[in-house]
Amino acid sequence: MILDLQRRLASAVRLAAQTAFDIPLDDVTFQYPPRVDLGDLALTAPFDLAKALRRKPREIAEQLARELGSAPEIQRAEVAGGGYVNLFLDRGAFAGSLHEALAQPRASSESRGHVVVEHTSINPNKAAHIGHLRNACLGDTFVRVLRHRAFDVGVQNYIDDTGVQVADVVVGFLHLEKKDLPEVERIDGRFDHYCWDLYAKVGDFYAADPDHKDRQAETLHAIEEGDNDTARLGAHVAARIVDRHLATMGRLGIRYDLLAHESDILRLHFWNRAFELLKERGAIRHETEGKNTGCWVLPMGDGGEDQNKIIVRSNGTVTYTGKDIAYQLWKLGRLDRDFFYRRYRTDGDGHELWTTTSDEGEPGAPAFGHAEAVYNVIDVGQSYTQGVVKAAVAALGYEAEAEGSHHLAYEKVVLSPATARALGYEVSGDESSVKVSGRKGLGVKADDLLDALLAKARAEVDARDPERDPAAREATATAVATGALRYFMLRFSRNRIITFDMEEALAFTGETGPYVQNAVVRARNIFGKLEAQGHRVEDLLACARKIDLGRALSGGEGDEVWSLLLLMSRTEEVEEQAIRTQDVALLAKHAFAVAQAFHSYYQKPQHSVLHAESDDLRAFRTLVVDSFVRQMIVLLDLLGIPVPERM
RNA sequence: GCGCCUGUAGCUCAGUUGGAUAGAGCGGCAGCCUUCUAAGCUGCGGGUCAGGGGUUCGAAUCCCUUCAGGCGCGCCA
Repeated sequence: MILDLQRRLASAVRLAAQTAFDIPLDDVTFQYPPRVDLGDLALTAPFDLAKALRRKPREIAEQLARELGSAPEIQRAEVAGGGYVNLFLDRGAFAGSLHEALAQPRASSESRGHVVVEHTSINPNKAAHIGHLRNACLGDTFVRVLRHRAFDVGVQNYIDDTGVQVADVVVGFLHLEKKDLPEVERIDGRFDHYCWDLYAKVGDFYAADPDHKDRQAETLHAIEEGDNDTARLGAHVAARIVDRHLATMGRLGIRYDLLAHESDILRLHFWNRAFELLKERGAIRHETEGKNTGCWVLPMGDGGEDQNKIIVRSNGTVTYTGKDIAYQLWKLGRLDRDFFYRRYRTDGDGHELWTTTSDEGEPGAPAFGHAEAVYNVIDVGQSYTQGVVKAAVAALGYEAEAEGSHHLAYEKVVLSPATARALGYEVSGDESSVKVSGRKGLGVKADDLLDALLAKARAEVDARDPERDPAAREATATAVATGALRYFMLRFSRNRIITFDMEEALAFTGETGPYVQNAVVRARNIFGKLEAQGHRVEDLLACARKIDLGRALSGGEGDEVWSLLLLMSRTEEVEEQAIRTQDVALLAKHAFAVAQAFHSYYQKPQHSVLHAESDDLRAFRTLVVDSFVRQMIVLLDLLGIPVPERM
C-alpha cells in the first residue's frame, strides 16, 4: 500500500525536480516526520540538491513544495525546519484504498524467485533447547515474510544423522547402558529428553578416561560406514529424535518442506562431485610444501599459508567445511547431482513434508534446491565457516551464486543467573550470565519452557473466564503461550545475545505477544457486540464507504485515527526492510507499535463504536477497527502468532 | 596476533540509506474499571548515546583512536 504510493510520489518528485531545477534525481527517499501535525511523509531531497545547486536548502524546498503542491494524492506540501518538504496526503482517499487493499488482498503477484531457507538443523541426538527455538523462530518468520512478499521459498531442515553428536548418544546406549537396538526401541516417553540426560553422561564418560574417546571414533566410523548394527542404532536414534523435534516445533506452527539428511549426502557422494569441480576449476590447490603438505586447501583472503582453509586432509578425508560446500552447491543448483525424495508426512491441511533418500525415491516431489538465493540460519559462531563456503562458491566462478549465499547469523541464548540457579546449577556471584551447555545437560528444554508458559497461561485464562468451556480455555491458553514465546524470541535483533530469564519470558504484559494478541481480540469483540445490538458489520462498512472520510479523519479523533492508519500502512515497507536486513525483529517491533496505537485509541470512551453519537461516526469507526483487525491478522500471521477467540 | 559483534534511562532493548525535541517495555511514583475485555490506558520522574578526535549545513548513526565485554580463526564437527 505505502510502497506503491511512494513509487508514484517518487516519480512526481523527480518530475518536479526536473521542471524546477532541470536536474535528475535518482534516489528519492521518504522519511516520516516526528509528529503527524508536521506531515505524513518528508523529503530530504533539498539537502542533497543544495550542494549541486549551490543554493540554500530552504529555498530549494520552497520551490519543490510549490511544484509538488498540485501533485495527485498530495493534499499539500509544506516547508519545515532547515529544508524539509513535508507532504500531507489525501487522508480520505488513502484510508479508503487502505481498507480496500486489506479487505480484498490481491492475488500474489509474479514470483520474485525461488529461494532456499535452511533453519532449525538441530543435531538429532537430544531434545531441542531455547537456542534452537531462537533459530527456528527466526527462520520460520523470515520464511513467512519472504512468502508474503512473493518469493517462492523452500524450507529445509538439515539432519546431521551421521555426525559425532549422534555417535555420542549411541556410545551411551552401547557402552554405558549396554542396550542394543530392540532395547532402545522399547524406551517410551519423551525419547529426546531421555537422550538429553544420556548425552550429558557420555560427556562425563569421556572426561573420566581419555581412552573412552576411542569408543566415539569407532562408533562414528561404523555409522558412516553403514549397514551394521551400530549404524542401525544410530539411524533409529536420529529418526526418533527428528520426530520429537518436529513435534516440538509443530507446537509453534513451524513446518518444513524438506528434511535433508547428511547420510544421503554421504551415500550419494555429493562431496566427490564437488571435489571434482573444485579441482577442475582450480578453486582449491594441492599443497606440496609447508605445514599443509598433502592437503587440498582453499586460499582465503590475500594472505599466505595461514589463511588457507584445509578442505581435504593429507589422509584424503574431507573436512566438515568441504561437505558444507557440496551441500551449498546443491542448494544453488550448481552440483549436477541430486537426492532422491519421498514423502515423510502430509499434514491435515495437505502440507507435504518430504525427506531426502538415497534409494528409489517417490514421484511427485517438488523441485528442491536450484535456488537463486540461499539463507542459512545458523548461529554467529559459524561465521567463519559460512564465509569459507561462500568463498568456495565464488572461487568456482559462481559470482552471482556467492552473492546470493546468505548467512543469517544470530547470537546465542544464555541463561540469567537466577534461571540457571532455578535449574539447579551452581552460579558464582559475579557471573552475569551462564552459557547453555549440552555436554553438561545445562539449558532450558524447549518443551519445558512451552509447558511452563502453558501452565501460566491456563492459570490466567481460568482466573478470567472460569465459566468458559474447558476446551476453549485450553485453546486460548495454547495460543497465548505460543504467542508469548514467539514474540519473546523475535523481539531482539538477531545480533544480540539473549540472556534468558524464565520470569521475563513468562511475562504477559508490556511488550509481549499476549499484548499484541489482546489488541486484536478486543477489537474483534466490538464486532460481536455490534451484531448483538442488531447492527450488521457489512452494512456499516458499506455505509462507511459513502461518508466523507477526509472530514472524519481531521480534527482530534481524526488525527489519532490517521496516525494509526498511516503506521499500519507501513507494514509492507517494514517487511521489505526485514528482508533486506535479514532481521525480523523489526516486524515484531512494528506489530507492537501498531497494537499500542490501537490500545490507546480504543481506551477512550468517546471513541466507542457501540455508543457512537451518529450512524456516520459508527460506520467510520467500524471501518477503522476493521482495517486494524485485518492488518493485525496479517502481521501476527507473519510472526507466526495465533489469534485466540477470546482472552 | 588477525577478524567479527556489542557498549544508548536503574534493568532489558528500539532508533531505517546521516535529518526535526534520542524512544519503548520493565521497575518506581500518582491516577483511571456502573462506559466496546484493566493481559489495558493516562501522567510524572529518569540520558556525558563508553571516552577522545575528525568529516558534514546536520552524527547515537560515517571515519580514526582509546577503553570495556563477548565470539571466531583446528589436518574437530
